[in-house]
Amino acid sequence: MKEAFVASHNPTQSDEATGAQVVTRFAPSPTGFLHIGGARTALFNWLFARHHGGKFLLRIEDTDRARSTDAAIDAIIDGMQWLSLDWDGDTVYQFSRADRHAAVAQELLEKGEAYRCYLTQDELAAMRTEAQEKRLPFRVRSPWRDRTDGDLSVPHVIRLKAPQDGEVTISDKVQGDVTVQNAELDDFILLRSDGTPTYMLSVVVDDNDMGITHVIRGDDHLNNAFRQLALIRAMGWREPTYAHVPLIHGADGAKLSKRHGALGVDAYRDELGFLPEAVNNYLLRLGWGHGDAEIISRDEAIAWFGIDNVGRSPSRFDFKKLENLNGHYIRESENSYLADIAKPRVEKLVGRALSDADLALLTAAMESLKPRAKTMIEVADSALFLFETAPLNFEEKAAQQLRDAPDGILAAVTAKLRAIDGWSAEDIEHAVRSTSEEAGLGLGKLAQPLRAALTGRSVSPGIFDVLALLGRDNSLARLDAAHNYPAGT
RNA sequence: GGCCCCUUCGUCUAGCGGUCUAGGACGUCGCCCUUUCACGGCGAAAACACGGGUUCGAGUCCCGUAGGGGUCACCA
Repeated sequence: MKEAFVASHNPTQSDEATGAQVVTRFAPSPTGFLHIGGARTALFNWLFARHHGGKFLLRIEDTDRARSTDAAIDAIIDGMQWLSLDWDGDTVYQFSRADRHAAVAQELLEKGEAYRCYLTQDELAAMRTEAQEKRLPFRVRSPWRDRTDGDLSVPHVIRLKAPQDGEVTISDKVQGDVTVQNAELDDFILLRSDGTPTYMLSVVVDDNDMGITHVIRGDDHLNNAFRQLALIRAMGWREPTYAHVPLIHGADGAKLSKRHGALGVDAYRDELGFLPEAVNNYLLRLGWGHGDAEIISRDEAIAWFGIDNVGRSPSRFDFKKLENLNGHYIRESENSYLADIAKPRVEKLVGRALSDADLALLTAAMESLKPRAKTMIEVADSALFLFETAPLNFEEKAAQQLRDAPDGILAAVTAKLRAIDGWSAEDIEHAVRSTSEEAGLGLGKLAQPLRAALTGRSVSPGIFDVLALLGRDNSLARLDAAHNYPAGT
């Protein structure tokens, strides 16, 4: 791989960008789905940019060719879109900028800020073991730092000649001033022996070239920031403002990662039935607060968000709270919006495509279904009774309620219902109530078996709503079919 | 292990020296509403990790201890 020559101009956003324009970015590596921690990082960056009227960019860090996949890129973009986190300009693919990265390494070499290091893997391994034996922290101290007599035809890497004395302080917007001794850092690799840039080089170059003013990311990157700063200074570039946000932990307190319980946002949507509004709201409140505000709209979030209010300690993911928020947003949502989301799952469970009439029914049913669900999974499941055909498959509890029904009560209510001319809510309610009254029973004694007969379940929306939704013919058909049920068992 | 960071109810948080007998939310537990389940309403239990300072006064500032987390690749 040839060493590309240095681009003659520093493409940093120039002079006029020195102004107040805020530019943030989300820079995921496409080695898996968009997990919940990444989603929050994206949200914070997006919110910060929108709050300041700046730009929010998306950069795919695909320099690890072996692990990056197109499927992961799609999943990330899909997740961002689902959460309505739109980015400005084109998506930047880091790998496509490899030449530029290499050029910067070359420039550093020429400026004497970097050097060619011929240390082999074996030598490195030996140094590592020696450090371990002496119980000293391992730092690469390359003998090539001040040598220039290497054989260019031999494979070698390019390392940054990082400062060895003194200390660096980063004034992090979340963590405060954090100081590290330069002796703790070593000469990290800029260019691998195959000529490809490392992450450490790529981020710095891209952040600079993209004019990133604020780097908001997980605090697992805090240590990297010091190394990156050394590189930025070696190039004489403008230093971004850093904000390292504490990570999200699982319920057990350990870091939530791809190998530890983290799910992709697509799973929150498809398998767990969460609404994007709820996920956004929940994520926003994880590590950030604004007084007593819990339910926060997007506009409010933009107006209120600031890094100042981001906490410094890691937070645990709590599904119960997410569910509560989700229930809230389900209740607040339009019926048609909910029906559209529930439709695929309903079709899958019912085993057939929903017709336009079916969808209209599903939509109408949302009014009474949505107050009782915490997830869209529950919404879809609770809607299934609408699309089943008599004779129903009765749940055990429903079957029992049918058996326990007072003698003749179902036949009585069926007769009354059948006698109704139209199918108005008033008539339905009257038919049912009068039946129970005439039988000298509480409404509950009739409502439960009626519910069982109509839905096959012991739990459903209010019985009058069920009757109305099912319609006259369907309701009567189910009742007729249910009359025989107890005897049949 | 070295380095770095963190520590208010079970959980997310408010609190930015006195208004804290510490507030809100989720969860939990009662009660009410009620045709089931939810929704909703009312109420309860529940926290400043520990030890030293500084100060007239500390949840709020400083230092230790303990606990937790992160990071130490030719991964990102």
